[in-house]
Amino acid sequence: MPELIEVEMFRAAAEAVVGRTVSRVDAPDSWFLKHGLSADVLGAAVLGAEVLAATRRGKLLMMPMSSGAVLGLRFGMTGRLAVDGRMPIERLEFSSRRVDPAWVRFELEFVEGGCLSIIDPRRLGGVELDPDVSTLGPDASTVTVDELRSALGRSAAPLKAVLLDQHRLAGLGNLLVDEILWRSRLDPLRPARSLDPDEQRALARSIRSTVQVLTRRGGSHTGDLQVARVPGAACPRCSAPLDRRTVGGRTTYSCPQEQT
DNA sequence: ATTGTGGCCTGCCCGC
DNA sequence: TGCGGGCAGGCCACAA
Repeated sequence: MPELIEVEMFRAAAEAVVGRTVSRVDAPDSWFLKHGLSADVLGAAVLGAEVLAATRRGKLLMMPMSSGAVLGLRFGMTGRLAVDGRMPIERLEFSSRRVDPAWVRFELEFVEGGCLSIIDPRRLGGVELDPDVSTLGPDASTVTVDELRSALGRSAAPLKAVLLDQHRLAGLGNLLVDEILWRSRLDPLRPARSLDPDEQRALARSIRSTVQVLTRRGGSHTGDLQVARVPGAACPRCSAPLDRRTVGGRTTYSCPQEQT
């Protein structure tokens, strides 16, 4: 599913439309427009406007427009981006690899030609105007120890729940967090505040390096733990039977031997 | 405020 | 072969 790695691929693809001017907006699904946004208001904000940039914070893709508005795109777990008919991600974990025309939830066309669209079968993504970035934590791909320490804070919540909380740290989803905690040998259920300074330092480093490595491999589903994310599987490192639990409301795989 | 839970969305896979 | 139930996770509303 789109976590920060996939959204970064979308962002890079969206760079292609920077400098182009919007000639048409298609938003056929009002559910997909968030925070009370209407197709009319959206049209007024982006029609005739030039795309100034393609930026990202966590899983949020942003396109500042020459009108002053900022277009915010979210992909949920099943949304994909297409730019000029090409999709940077052909296969998305947990989503269909087909492209049904009915799944095009949002589309921009440009005066210069080409288009940018979101294909989302399950409609878990969305489009918003002037997204409030201040509610997002620092981006996980570049998180520093200090940033991580303040994200963990004095929280008694499970470590995994805090890492998934986009308000505290932006960009990590279920697969990445499981991979990071497995690589860090940390129990997802550990209270977030229980990490000592050495563990905080190691975790911050692991977050950055795991994002980097999995980006190079091609996605958040390319972790070493991924093959074992099935009931009854064994730890790829020590062969102990993995725990399968629900933590932070998500299916969680971890090694009871190594992750403490 | 903090933390946990349930619901929403719907294609796909499994078992009957 | 068809059908129904369960599952997937990002996000938000809501409750304690």
